[in-house]
Amino acid sequence: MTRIMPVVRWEPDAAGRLRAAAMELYVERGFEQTTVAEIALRAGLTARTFFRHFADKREVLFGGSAALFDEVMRAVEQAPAGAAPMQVVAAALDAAAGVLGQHQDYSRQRQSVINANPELQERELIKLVSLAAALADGLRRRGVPEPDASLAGEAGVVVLRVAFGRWLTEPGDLELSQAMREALDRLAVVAAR
Amino acid sequence: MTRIMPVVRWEPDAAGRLRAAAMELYVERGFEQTTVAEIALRAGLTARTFFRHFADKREVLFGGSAALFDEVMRAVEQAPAGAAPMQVVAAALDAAAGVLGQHQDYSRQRQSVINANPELQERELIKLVSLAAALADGLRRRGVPEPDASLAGEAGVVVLRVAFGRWLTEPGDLELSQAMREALDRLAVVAAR
DNA sequence: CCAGTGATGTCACTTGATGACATCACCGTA
DNA sequence: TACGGTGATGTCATCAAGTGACATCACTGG
Repeated sequence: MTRIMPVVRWEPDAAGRLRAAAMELYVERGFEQTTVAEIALRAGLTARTFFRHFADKREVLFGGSAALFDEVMRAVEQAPAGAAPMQVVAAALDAAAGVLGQHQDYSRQRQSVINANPELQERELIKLVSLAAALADGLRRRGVPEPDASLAGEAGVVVLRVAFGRWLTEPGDLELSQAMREALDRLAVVAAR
Repeated sequence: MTRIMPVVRWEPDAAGRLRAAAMELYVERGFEQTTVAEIALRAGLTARTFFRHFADKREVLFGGSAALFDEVMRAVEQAPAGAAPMQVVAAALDAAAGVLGQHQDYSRQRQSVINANPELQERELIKLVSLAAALADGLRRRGVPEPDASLAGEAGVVVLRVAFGRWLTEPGDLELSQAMREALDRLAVVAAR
């Protein structure tokens, strides 16, 4: 619709406007109470167009996950040749901390939206499980046998979850990478029985 | 509708008929290709009634999870007083194996439906994460401090996932509880770095 | 025999999601 | 300049998930 956008046909890109509008509404009134039509309206677009940019209403909140994924996998590939599985995982977690560790405020806001809605938690979990699978795959490619590769991959994501949760809730001066390292060490102790 | 059920008004219960009909259709033509209306039709009921028994189309496949939950939590409570966190988790996993270890055929069928559909995987994951949280909670009630309780709970579910997967795919003579124990031992080794 | 209760059906509606097709801006090129 | 192609968007139609409101019928206890 040309009439909707008066003169400057190109503000930011459509996906960006949709994402921003969606975040605003999710925070203002909650995820379920927000309609795709409303998001599109606020972005000056149409519901139909929303679905051309996002597979579904939830996906808006998970756009950044590809970057995390890439960083983690790169770290796995570049880890020193002789490293033990959990050493590789530690390197991957460090890379993850680098990606996630910025924007604590945004992370908190986003997480509070997610925590308030089971549907969104489901989506988040599937992303993390994919990450675990990818991690395990990377380890297998490095020659780590099963079930060690799977266990290490899953364990890595466990550490990520626990450390990230602590980082989000704890008063600000904790470094995410530090939290990761501590959780990793702690897991070694606990798992030993 | 009285006319639908000719004479014998009470065959099995409605929930059971709906569940059976849904499973059949999910297997026959896949989850997404199955409509709630079709499920209800096959069960001799209405779509509206389907939603009186199941929160959504997916929930049909996850009805048994409460039993698993209960068994696991009971095992946690009944573990010997001085047991280390992972000893408690081991006991819980043994209880879980007791519940899941029967009906390998049904489990396989159910899992293949789930594996074929991301939506269903999400639902399964959220159940498992709830289990991890409950496990952690049980440990905390036993006096295990954070982050050990969370880590042990999550680690327990990791072991469950890995062992269950192996049990489902491997030729039949492997005991689930055996697979659990092996995965648990292996995790201890891997996590030690 | 009747009132109450619970399970179900019917109807109407909102919302998410998708396919088909039309439209418009923009870009390169004859 | 005029033209044709391409990509992003709008419009329309439609299906399926889910929910609320209300009616109906069987069963049960008094």
